Formats: sequence, structure tokens, C-alpha cells
Amino acid sequence: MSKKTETRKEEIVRVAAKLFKDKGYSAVTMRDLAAAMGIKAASLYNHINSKQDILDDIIITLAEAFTEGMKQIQASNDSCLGKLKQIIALHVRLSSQNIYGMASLNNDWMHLTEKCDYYKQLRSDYEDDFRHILEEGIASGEIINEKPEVMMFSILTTLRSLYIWIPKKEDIDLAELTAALHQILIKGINI
Amino acid sequence: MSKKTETRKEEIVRVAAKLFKDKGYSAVTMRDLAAAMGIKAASLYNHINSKQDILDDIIITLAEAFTEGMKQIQASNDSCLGKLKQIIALHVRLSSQNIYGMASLNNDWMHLTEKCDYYKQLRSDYEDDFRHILEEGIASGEIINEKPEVMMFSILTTLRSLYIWIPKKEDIDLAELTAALHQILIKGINI
DNA sequence: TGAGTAAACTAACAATTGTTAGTTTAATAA
DNA sequence: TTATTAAACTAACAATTGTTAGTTTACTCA
Repeated sequence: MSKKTETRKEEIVRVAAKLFKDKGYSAVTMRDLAAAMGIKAASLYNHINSKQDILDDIIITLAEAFTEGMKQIQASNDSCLGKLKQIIALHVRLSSQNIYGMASLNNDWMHLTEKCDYYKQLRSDYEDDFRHILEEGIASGEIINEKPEVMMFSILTTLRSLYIWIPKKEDIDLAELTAALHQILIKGINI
Repeated sequence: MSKKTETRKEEIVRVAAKLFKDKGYSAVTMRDLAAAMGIKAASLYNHINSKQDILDDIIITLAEAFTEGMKQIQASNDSCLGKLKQIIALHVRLSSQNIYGMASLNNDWMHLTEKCDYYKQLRSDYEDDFRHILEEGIASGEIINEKPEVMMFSILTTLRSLYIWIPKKEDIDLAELTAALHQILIKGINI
């Protein structure tokens, strides 16, 4: 019952994500996708319902994984800085597992239709949780009291963009990357 | 001879950038743009040559402004940390002056055609200059010796994404934002 | 008044879009 | 063998795309 081999539908979604990363959802045609699969466009519809459904699948799956990860971090008894470190690790893990999907998540979420409100709610909740951790850290004296909004924006933007950068750096291992990000994002870069 | 009033063409490019920010270049049609201008699509062609030219205009203008800014920073006698502070100020200034254009620069550069190689060269040179400043800072002991590639990625990603975030924060003034970014990106967020 | 011009218009084009309908192929299970 | 089924195919559709050609409108300046 274990799904060790991917279905044809999963293969299509995976290849689509790759194309979406390079040109964006709108610029990728079903004929482009079919060619990348080695079949004709009409044949895609034996496996998927619509182009829209492919995008929904890619984005919502990832967004829910982030939500799930955040819930586990919240439930941990870690310090605020410890939770931040866990968030960094979460982004490194999910981004490296699904580089192409992360591109759609970041750049093509506005092309969602029925699922768009749901996605925006997940993202907004995630940011609220993140902000809350920072504010707790400020209250407890773990984190400097300097514009938590700018802090969150800076850290989250970096983490959300990891997908751009990870594939270029195959020499660096993920634990090493996580550690470097922790140093740079939390402790700063000056002596 | 001073261009105090914008030409019709400039107005079209400005409105186009606004639309491109929301939906991306590929998803914006010339009929969308015309409707936003209050005219018919064919009328746009009295002022512009093609949809492609609009994107070229938006992106190359901005990319050259960043190149010019970086050249001036390089020419200054500032310390490495001082130059980093100047880079932060440069991004805050250009991003706040052209929020919509920054979206195209970040998300739609791959839809450039003839100008794409030129753009990529400008970007690559900019990153080389940035990396060089960091490496000098490490050599001189101003900056920690921790993976300059990750450092550059983190800082540059945050600065490049300012456009997402600046319009939402009209209460914060730009000098204040620059100062907060300097604290957070350079000095870190922990006590 | 009349010429010139900037900037809009209508109408249409060829190409491309996502998608559907109906059919064929090839492999599997009875 | 025969029946079933997954997955490909061809052909076509209606809508939308960027763009062109030719025309009209309205304002400026001599």
C-alpha cells in the first residue's frame, strides 16, 4: 500500500512545477507541459482535470506542510531563539525537498482561484505565529526590541527565497546551510 | 526642457508596471492595460512599440539605476560596513521610488528577450561587487568569516524583496526603515 | 478659417490558448 | 482467447492573444 512509485498524475505535477519555476504559471502552456512529458496536450487530461488543478495541488500541498511544521514548533517547549532555529530548519528542509514547488508558492499563488482565499489564510496564520514567537522573545529579553515587523520580513523573505539558491549550491550540505543561516539571521554578520 | 509632466508613454509604462506587479507580465494582456488606461488596446500602439518593449523599459531602467548606485558606493572611501549600509540605503531608495518596477525586476526578468543577456550581466556584475565588499570586510576583520555566499544571499534577498513590503508600511519612514534594516541585517537580532 | 497633429477609434488578422470528444493502442486479467 | 482498462492519439472547438491598417476626433497654431 506504500506509494513508492509515483503515479502518472504525480509525475505530471512534478514536471509542471519544474516548468512553472522557469517561466511562471501563466507562461507555461499545456502543450509545453505535454512536450516535457513526451505526450500530446490532450493526453494530459487522462490524468489531471485542469491546468488550474495542477497549480492548486503544488501550492496547497506545500502551504499545508509549512502550517503543519509551524504547529509542531509551537507545541515544542523550546525557547524563542530555539523556535526560530527550528523554523529555519523547517524552511531548509521543505525547500530542499521541493525546490520547484517553492517557486510556485512564492510567485504564482495569485493565480489560484477557489483555493486562493484558503492559501492566504494559511499564509496569514503562519506569519501571525512567526510574529508571536518574535514578540515573546522580545518580552522575555531573548531578542532585541527593534521593529519585529522588519525582523519578520527580513528573516521570512530570506527563508522563502531559499529555493532560488539551494540548487546552485550542491557543495553545501543542509545542516551546514541551516547553521550558517542561523548565525547570519540571528547573530548578525559583524564582529 | 525639464520633464516635469510625464508623457503618455511614461504613463502607460507606469500603469503597466502596476498591473505586472499584481499578476505578472504574462498574465497581463494589452486589453487589460488598455482598460486600466481607459482606452482601447489598439490605441496603446500610438505610444509604444510592443508589450515586450514595456517590460524592457521597466526592468532595464531599474537595473541600470542599481548598477549606477553600486558604482558610486564602490568609489566612496567608506569602510566595508559603511558600504553595506550604503547598499541598504540604495535599495530602500530605489525600491520606494519604484515599487511596481521592482516586482517586474524580481519576477519577470526571464521574459526579457533581446535584453535578457544584458540584464543578467548587470545582475551578475552587481553581485560580484557585493561579494567583493563582503570579502574585503572579512579580510579586514570587519565582518565575520562565515560563508560569504550565504551572507550575500540573505542580505540581497531581503533587499530585493522590499517592494513587497514597503507599500504596506506607510507609517514607517524611510530613514527609520534603513536604520532598522541595518541593525537587523548587520548586527543580528539577539541580545 | 484651415492645416497639422496627437491620440483616440473600429475592424480585423493569424496564432495560440485550455479543453473536449471520440478513437486507437498495448498491456493485463479472466 | 476475450474483455477490460490505462493511456496514448487525432481533430477540432471557442475564446483570447498581440498586433496592424485605416479612420475619426479634437485640439493647437498660423
